[in-house]
Amino acid sequence: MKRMTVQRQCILDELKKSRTHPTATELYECLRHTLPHISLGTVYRNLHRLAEKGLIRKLELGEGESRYDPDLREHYHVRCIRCGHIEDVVLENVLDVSTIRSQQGNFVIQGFHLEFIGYCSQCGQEIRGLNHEL
Amino acid sequence: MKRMTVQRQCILDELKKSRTHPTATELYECLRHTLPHISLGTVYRNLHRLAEKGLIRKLELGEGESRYDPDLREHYHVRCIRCGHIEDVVLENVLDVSTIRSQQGNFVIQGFHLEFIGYCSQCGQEIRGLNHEL
DNA sequence: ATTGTTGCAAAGGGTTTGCACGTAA
DNA sequence: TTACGTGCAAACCCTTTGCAACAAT
Repeated sequence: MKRMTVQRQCILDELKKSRTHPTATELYECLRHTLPHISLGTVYRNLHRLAEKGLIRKLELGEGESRYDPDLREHYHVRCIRCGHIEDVVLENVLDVSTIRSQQGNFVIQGFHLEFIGYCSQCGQEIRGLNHEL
Repeated sequence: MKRMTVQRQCILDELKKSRTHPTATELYECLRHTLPHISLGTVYRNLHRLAEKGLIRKLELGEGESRYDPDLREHYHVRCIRCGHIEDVVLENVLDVSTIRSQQGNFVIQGFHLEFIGYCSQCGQEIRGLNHEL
């Protein structure tokens, strides 16, 4: 992260503009409109570096592609089991890590990853529709 | 899961014997001692089916290979950031999902994934050693 | 006899990397 | 001018899959 290149700036801007916690591929497709020759490798490289520097967060929860989040405030995510759509969940003081011990008591626990799962409004509706058909 | 083959039984037995939440590859390497011709594909196929039937749990948290757990009781895991070693964490009534709402309130939240991270005793020691050297 | 399961190898998805070229500092 | 960053393509890791042969029911 020694130089601010056009690509790096665009990736960061695009991510900050987004509200969907996009994947690297989604960002890539989007960026190609303004930077037709950008490569997916560059997108990955920059997302990695930006996350490393703490400018963005990498979300690697559950299966599938990692997603990226420009919002650094404490919050969690709920992911739709059916379509993968993600929404924010704001919660404070969820867990006090200092009170938690591993089974053998040998671990120094420093933090946690937490993700909620469920059905987004659209998938919830569609599932109810399918049930009626049965 | 219509037939109990030698392979399927061995995979289940090996997993139940283990205390390390092994990966598919780790199980594969281990099983080759007794079943030299077993294939990694078979291991994956069976782990998938066993998890589907609820006989084991698939742990897909953070990066890297998925791990498999024969313990179906409610418990969580702490993963060493440095070496990947996993230990159990027993906690009850961690979160009441019914009280949680997504930001737009559109999600029907059904559950959550929770994983703790930290340093195992060995890595904790080694890090302290490295700090002294500095 | 039927059909689920296997071993094998190839393909798949997501991500990283080696290289020569380009460009911000 | 000189590292650092890029585009490209190949490689990588983990996992799934197509297929013909095999074996549990």
